[in-house]
Amino acid sequence: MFGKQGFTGVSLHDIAKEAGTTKSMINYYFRSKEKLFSNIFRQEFQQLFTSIGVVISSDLSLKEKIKRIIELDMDKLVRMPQLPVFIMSELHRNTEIILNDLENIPIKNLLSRLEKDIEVEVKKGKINRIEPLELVMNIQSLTIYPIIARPMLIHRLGMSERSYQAMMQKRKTELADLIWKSIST
Amino acid sequence: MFGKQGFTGVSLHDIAKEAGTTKSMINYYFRSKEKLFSNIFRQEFQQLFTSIGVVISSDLSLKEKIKRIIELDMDKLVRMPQLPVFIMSELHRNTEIILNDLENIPIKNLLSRLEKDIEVEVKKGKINRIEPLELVMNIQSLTIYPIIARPMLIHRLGMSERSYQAMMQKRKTELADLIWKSIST
DNA sequence: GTCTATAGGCGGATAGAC
DNA sequence: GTCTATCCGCCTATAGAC
Repeated sequence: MFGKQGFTGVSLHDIAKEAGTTKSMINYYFRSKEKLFSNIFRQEFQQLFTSIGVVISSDLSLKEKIKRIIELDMDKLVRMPQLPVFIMSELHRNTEIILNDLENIPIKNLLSRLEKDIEVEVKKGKINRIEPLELVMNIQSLTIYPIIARPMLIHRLGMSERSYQAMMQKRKTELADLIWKSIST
Repeated sequence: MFGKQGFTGVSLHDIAKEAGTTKSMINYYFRSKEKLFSNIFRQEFQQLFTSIGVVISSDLSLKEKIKRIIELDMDKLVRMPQLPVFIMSELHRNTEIILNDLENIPIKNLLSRLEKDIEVEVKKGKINRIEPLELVMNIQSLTIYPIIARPMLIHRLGMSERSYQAMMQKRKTELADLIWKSIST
């Protein structure tokens, strides 16, 4: 519900009804709406960034890693399409508070690991050097955006649910090629 | 304010204070908060998609069009970084109502125009065939995402405002090459 | 057109019986 | 732990004086 309507868009009453309980019970267990929210947010945020960490730390080749990351991300996002918008909009609502509250995901470690992988391929003469951060950003851009834009695709273009799903499946295999081609020598 | 806090996150009182007037005056001129909101939303939404239409309808080459669209989009988004999140999150909040309310931007015409441009380059043997929708989606993905992810880049990676701006400028020129390379034969 | 005052409802949070 | 009742502040919208 937070994902769809945002923090202020949902009332404890709505949540309680959906959960088959009462406002009082929610306050009893979570002490406040804010705390209930940040519990959920933390959980979802970490879930979004965990799988990518595992893949990057593995000893697959760079090309394989790119492919796996895209697959994992898209599978997860197709199942939880409201996740990116939820995270992004709540992140803009009050950045400092929310981000300070999060556990440390070792993003910098992951990026330097990726840098080594890139170096290997550069030495082989297979790809051009690229900043690891840019590579990650490009991957995330291309996977996340179609999920975010889904309402527009379906409503403005009259795309059916079927053809949207088909497009997403096709995209899953094609994105890895696109990314790889874009950095190839 | 709607962009940062969402529809329910902002009160008429806040808006009135910011505008140097009173709640009553806002209600007098706009009749309700909902109507004030949809005025603003419509305006912003159209602004986001207007420039791209002009470029696509022009008689530049496909490569030039891609370059121009990216430049225009990124310049606009750097100036109004809260725009994409605002639009995307409000669109998810209640899709049908909002989108039905919007004027018709002739997206389908633009896509078929783009299809012709693609066909020209394919005949010349310069690029592989690609769905125009996919091309547009890839362009938008790569331009919009770094704007959306800005809070994370700056907070989690300790990126400075300076280096963020520098990255965005560099990206502006590089994205066109990336896109073109990804569809080249 | 612009102001003040207020209606009327919903929000989160708490008190207190059981 | 779970329920009902209730507090109190904030919200949008409107009424009505000027």
